[in-house]
Formats: sequence, structure tokens, C-alpha cells
Amino acid sequence: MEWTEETISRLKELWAEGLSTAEIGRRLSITKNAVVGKAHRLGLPPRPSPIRRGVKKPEAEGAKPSVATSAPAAEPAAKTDAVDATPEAAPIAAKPEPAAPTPTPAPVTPAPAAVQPKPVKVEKPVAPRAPAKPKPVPQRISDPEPQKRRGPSCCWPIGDPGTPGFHFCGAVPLPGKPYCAEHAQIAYVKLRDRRDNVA
DNA sequence: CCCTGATTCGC
DNA sequence: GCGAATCAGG
Repeated sequence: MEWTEETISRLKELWAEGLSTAEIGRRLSITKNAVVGKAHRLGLPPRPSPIRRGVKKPEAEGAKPSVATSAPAAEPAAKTDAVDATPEAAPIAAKPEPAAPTPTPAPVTPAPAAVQPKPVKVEKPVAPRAPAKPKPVPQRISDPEPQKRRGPSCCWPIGDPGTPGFHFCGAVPLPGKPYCAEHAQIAYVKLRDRRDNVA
């Protein structure tokens, strides 16, 4: 597998999209092992895995005289009076999205309170799949000359992965988004009519 | 059995 | 670095 910037970014996108490793693999025409392997190497944020491989299987060890007696006593009174100044506490960073207006799928939460963009992923692959099923018409709603640039390109799938005609939109994506304006609209389902979100 | 992701390990 | 094999939980 040739991991070019192209494929890597694609992997990252799909990974961030929340697709399963197998699904990503299908889309990139590689195995899920390759996906998860690469993802791991890239240090991509692990997604909820169905298992926890904490237990080691009985293997010939011999070595490992357990030098360090492990880190014992971890400040048991660490949170004595600390009423916790960081209620947010986002242990797992979702996406280091810089300078992103976060027009992202805001939770429909009608509560006008403080709807902060938490690491919660609300957007499901509701979009990336949709175009694959219903024949996406080759509508030239986007730039008449896509894939002409080298920068980021809309990765909206056109056609079925694995088939000869499959390709990505390739139009100029919105800042901070993997899709172009047109596809972003359908990619990010509008929960509350946000015609002014994307800027 | 199918799915999932994680880790291991030969290459 | 790569990914098949393997592990392991749902």
C-alpha cells in the first residue's frame, strides 16, 4: 500500500467520519487491517472498540523482571478540595480542528443554554453513504473544473468504491471540511435549517 | 457466524 | 513502515 498524502488524508477523513475500519478499508480498497494499522501508526484517535485487549495472553516471557515497581500511590488526596476547575474535561480530543467556526452538525439541542462543541460525535455517516446508493447524478453543480488543483479536495464519493468510474468530487472543500459547499450541505444534515452556518 | 477494533510480529 | 494473522468483545 502506498500511503501518499492523498490516501492518508482520505483515511483521516473517513476515520474522523466515524466509519468502521472495514468500511474505510472498502472505500480505500484496502483491508481493515491496513486501515487500523495505519491509523494506529498515525496516532489517530482510537474509536470505541468493542474490546479491550488489556489482558496479555500467556506468552513466553522470561524477561521482564518487573524492574519498576510500578508507579505506586498516585496522590490519593489529589482532589482534596479541588472542586474541579475543568468540568468540561475532554480526555479524548475529537478533532484538533483549528480555526473552525464549528458550523458542524450542532446538536439539535433546543436548549439555548451553553451548547458547547463537545467531543461528542453527533454526525453519523448519514451522508457519505447516501450518495453511493442513489446514482449520484454527474451534476456539474460544482466547479466546472474540479481536480485541477493540488490542495484539499472534496472527498465526496462519486460512484462505488472499487469500480472503475469511482472517484471523489474533487471540488474545493469548505474550510475545515472535507466536502465542497454543495456536498457539505447534504453531508451535514441540517438539524435546524442552518443556511448561514457555513461561511 | 457475523460484526467490530487492537495488537502482534514477520516482512 | 507495512499489513496479515491473530486476538477479543458484541
